[in-house]
Amino acid sequence: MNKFYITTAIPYANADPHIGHALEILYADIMARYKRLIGNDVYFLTGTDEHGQKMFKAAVEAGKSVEEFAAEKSAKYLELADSWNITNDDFIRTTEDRHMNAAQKFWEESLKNGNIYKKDYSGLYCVGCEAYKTEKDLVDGKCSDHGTVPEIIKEENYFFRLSAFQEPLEFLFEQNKTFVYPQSRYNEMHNILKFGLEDVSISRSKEKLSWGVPVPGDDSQVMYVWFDALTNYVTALGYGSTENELFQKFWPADAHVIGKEINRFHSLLWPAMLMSVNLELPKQIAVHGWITVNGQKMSKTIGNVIDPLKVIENHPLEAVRYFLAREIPFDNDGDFSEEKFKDRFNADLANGLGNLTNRILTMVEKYCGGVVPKTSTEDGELIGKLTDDVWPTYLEKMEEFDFVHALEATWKFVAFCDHMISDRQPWAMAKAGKQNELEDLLYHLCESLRHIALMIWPVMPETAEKIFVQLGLDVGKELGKSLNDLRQWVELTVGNRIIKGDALFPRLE
RNA sequence: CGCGGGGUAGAGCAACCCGGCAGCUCGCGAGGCCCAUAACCUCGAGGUUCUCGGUUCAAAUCCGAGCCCCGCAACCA
Repeated sequence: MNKFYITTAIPYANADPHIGHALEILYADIMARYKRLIGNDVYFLTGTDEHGQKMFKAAVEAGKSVEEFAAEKSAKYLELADSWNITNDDFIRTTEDRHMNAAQKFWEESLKNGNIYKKDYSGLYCVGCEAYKTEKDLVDGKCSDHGTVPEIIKEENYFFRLSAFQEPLEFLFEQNKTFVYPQSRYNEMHNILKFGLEDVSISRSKEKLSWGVPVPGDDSQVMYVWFDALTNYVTALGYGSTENELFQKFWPADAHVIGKEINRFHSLLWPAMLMSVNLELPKQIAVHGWITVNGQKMSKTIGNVIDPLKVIENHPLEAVRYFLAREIPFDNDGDFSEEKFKDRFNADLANGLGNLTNRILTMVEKYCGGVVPKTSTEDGELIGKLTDDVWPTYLEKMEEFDFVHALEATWKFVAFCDHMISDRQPWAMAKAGKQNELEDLLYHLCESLRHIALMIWPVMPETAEKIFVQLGLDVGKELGKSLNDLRQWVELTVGNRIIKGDALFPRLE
């Protein structure tokens, strides 16, 4: 059995989650569920990043201790995962001992290998921003936010020898053209790489900032948040501890799912860090886009930030999951609006899948006494469409995080079934007493419905289960089988009594 | 000239690499059907393919110039 280790980025817990966080964890969840469906042994990690200056500042502003503030915010991300029906196996917080100890091990190992060194760093420090500025950040030599001239400050920091990994990284990019996905993001990183990498400061003096992982063997410094945060992908598996079975089994990661804004850290710095301690590299950095709202970038000032917990209070979770997967392309930005949601809901879920399910099951009730009929002939059209066209496309697109087109392929098949019903007119068969022909068609339609349910399983698990139940199938028993078995035709148990339920997705007006 | 993506019916996209009647989904209009959630099926309306110029029998597609959006570069998913 193939293992598959997938992670999300760990959101910076200085603010509440918004719909973009939900999108990322949803993408990862769909992939995790898909991989389980095709029979992989999946480990799925998410969590929160809780160190650093901004975190400290946010806590002070909220009038709370950092520990308390971090715990509160982190809990919201955990709640997001739970309420969105996310199947993560673990949730790591960078303030946990298991992480901090292991992050220090990672540092020590890198230091031992000669990849961390101490250097005087002097820079333009703005007291107001509590941050270093570059010449480019300044307007007339002054900080654009505070209008003050920054001080030149000299500080001794630890540096990571990123430049030493220039060639190995180039080799990596040459060898693995899909290391960063999609192509446009790969190109961006490859370009940056061509310009050459410089060593990066990876510590801060404790005087300025105490909220971080202490640098091993140096009381005066704490780690720079990114150096600390990135290691979560290995520390959560038990790297550096005696209990490291998960690490042995699942590392390297098969996919780090991240947002486009942190691509550099994951595609350049993180692989270099791993090389510096002689660990294997992740197979792929999968970079997704952003959600815009009514065509606008989400921002606090515009006031259009969408709370993912509110969204699922107002709409069914399954429908929201479907909308995002179907409407927001992984490799690009996509738009969310109530209007688009409603359109998509009515067209695809109510009129499409929901109505098709309903009409097939009603006919089984009416014409076959509520029992799935047996087939006497093979219906080449539906079988052929599924095996030659729909399944291959679906599988190919799912593998590439292209949920938009995987679902599009599935829904084309929904339309195909609708078309077939209109074309064959089973109601006319009933009137004409062509019972064999009628039963044959309905059998194949029930079976088609089962295949559709399988395809939507990663995105709408509860709806898929409902369809299985309505078809009289035992969900637990069916999911014990491999997808290759499940994808066989004539698998649906003939003679099952169907259990027609309420409409899956009542139309929105 | 820092690097890159894009401008195609009301909306969202495809076709561009490798020129050959401009296609899909939603929405809109008309008809059909009656198994179904006013659903489903069929047909139709709607485009100077950002602008200007060039190559060609033929340009959304190739070439040149320009305009406009957007991403990365910089601790926002």
